[in-house]
Order: sequence, then C-alpha cells, then structure tokens
Amino acid sequence: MKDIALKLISMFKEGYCTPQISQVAKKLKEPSTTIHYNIKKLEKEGAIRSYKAVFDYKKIGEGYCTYILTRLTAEKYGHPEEVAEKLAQDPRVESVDIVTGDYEILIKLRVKDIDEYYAFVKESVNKYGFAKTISLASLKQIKTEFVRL
Amino acid sequence: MKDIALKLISMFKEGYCTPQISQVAKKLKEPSTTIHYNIKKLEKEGAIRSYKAVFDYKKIGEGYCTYILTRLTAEKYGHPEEVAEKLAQDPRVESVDIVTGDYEILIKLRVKDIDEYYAFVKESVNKYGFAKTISLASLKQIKTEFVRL
DNA sequence: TAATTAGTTGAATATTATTCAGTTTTTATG
DNA sequence: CATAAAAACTGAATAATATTCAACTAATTA
Repeated sequence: MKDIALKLISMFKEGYCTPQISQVAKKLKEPSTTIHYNIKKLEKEGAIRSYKAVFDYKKIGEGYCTYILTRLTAEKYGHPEEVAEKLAQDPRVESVDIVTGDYEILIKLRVKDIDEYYAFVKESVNKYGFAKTISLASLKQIKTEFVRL
Repeated sequence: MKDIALKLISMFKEGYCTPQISQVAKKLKEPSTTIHYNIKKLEKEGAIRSYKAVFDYKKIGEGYCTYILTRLTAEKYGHPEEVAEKLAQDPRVESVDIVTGDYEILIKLRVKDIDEYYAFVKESVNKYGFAKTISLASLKQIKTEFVRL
C-alpha cells in the first residue's frame, strides 16, 4: 500500500481545499458567477487565508489535546515572537498566541497520547527556553476551529 | 448591493468547501482516482469532519481574540458539558473545551473589539452560570487552526 | 450629471470530480 | 502455504463544476 492517508491529512490540515461555489450558489439562491466574483474578492483582499479540513482528531491519532501556557527564560524573555515563530513550524502545534498575563505564550498542542505530550514539553524546555509552564489538558472537545465535534 | 461577503464568511467558517483532488494528485504524483478513493475513505470513516476556510480575522472584523477560562456556579458545576454545548452554538466562539485544573471550561472567543468581548462576558455570567473567569487576550496570533498567519 | 469604478449575470469554455469496471495487492482462513 | 475474500489502486468515460468573458447595472466620485 502507499499510505496516502497520512499525506492527505497533513496536506488538508493547512490547505489543498477550495470553496464549493455551486453549493453556495444554490444555498444563497444567487448565480454561481456572482458567488465566484465575491469569493475571489475576499481572496484578493487577503480576508481568506486558506481552505482546509477539520478532523476527528481521535481518529487520526491526535486524540490528546493540551493547552500549554509558558513563561520564557530570562534570555528569551522580551523576544516571544521569535520563539512563537519556531513553535508555529511544529506540525503538532495547532495554534500559538502571544498573550497577556503571567505567561507569554499560549500553545494548543495535538498529539497521540500523554507520552507524546511529555516528549514535546521535555524537548521544548531546552529548544525554546521554557522557564515555567502550566498545562491544561482537554478532557472533552465540544467545538474546534468553529466546527462542532 | 447584496452583501454576499458576510454570508460567505459565515458559511466558510464551518464548511461549504471541498478537497482539490487534482492538485493533491499532482503534488503526490498519484492518479487522481486513487486520491479520490482515499479521501472518500477518510470521509466515510468520519476522520474528516468538515472542509472550511481560515480567515485573516482582523480583516473580517474579528480582530479581538481571547481565551476565557471559567469556573461554573455551584448549580451548574458538575454539568460542564451542558454549558459547553450551549456555548458551542455561539458563532463568536471558535472552540470550547472541558479542561483539567481550577477552571472547568476553556473558550476561545473571536470578536471585533474589547466592547464586544465585554458584552459576551457580561451576557455569559448569567446565561451560562460563570462563577469566576480568567481571560487571556491574544496580543498576537502566530498560528491558528494549523494555519500560519 | 457625467464619468469612473465596483458589482452582477448568462453563455461558452475549461477544468475537475465522479463513476465504473478491471486489476493488483493485502488480509484472512482452512 | 494455498486460496478465497476484501481492500486498495487505476485508466477511460462521463458528469459536474469552476472559470472566463463580455455585456449590463448599480454605486461612487469628481
């Protein structure tokens, strides 16, 4: 077999999708050319960044979801954006925000299980300069990425 | 004019998109029918929940993003799922999780500005039984929904 | 109010998804 | 290990959909 599924999942996580113009046209009872025009406009303005898939993360082996709040070490403190940019490159990271409060960065992590979670944190402490972290494990996800699960 | 843009945004937030089979086929150098077969399989298994758009939220008037941790009142405590389900129906809510720690629910909220944020919190205290809340405002979003901004 | 720009739309074309039937590969079973 | 059954793969044909274009209409600006 070719194990295409894994490749598809990683591609659809970020993009490789497109709007269904004719379906939208039907729903809104407008000509498909009008819908087409309006979508292209939103894309040109940069209002739409990407078209992507939302998964049942348990079923794709990413059932363990955690929110990690982190404070950076003295040397990294003051440059949270650099750290955040690096974190954003990690495919396990769903989102990264610089936030207000006692902790600089909020990470949403999706991994298979608690072992992979631990591997991420252990690796990150040195790699990114995490001084202190608080983790909130998601016990149940009701809605993600605007999609109800 | 017909103000189609607003309707498109709300539709694409949750769905009305589809995978680009031929583009994926090109990228992976596989026949498009093979890609088609594998995608349909993922959909049937329920691994893919939806195809949707990711926006530049500032440009669609939802530039103010907050993470809200909340503890429920005594009467609601023990039934966080009911509250979470109601919260999930709100279009301003991007995600809702039941989490570990001192607070039961973690909400990711997207609104226009701090006034709309305040309106949400004020309204929620009574509506959902929020006893105590901590809010972390996102100062900068580096990555959201697996998409780099 | 004339001129320019932005938005709408139908018809034609180009592109893409889907179906189907045949093939290969993998898995299960005696 | 042989064989049957199921799952995965694929090319050719068809169906569906997106895109282009040119004409038109509405809105905005000078």
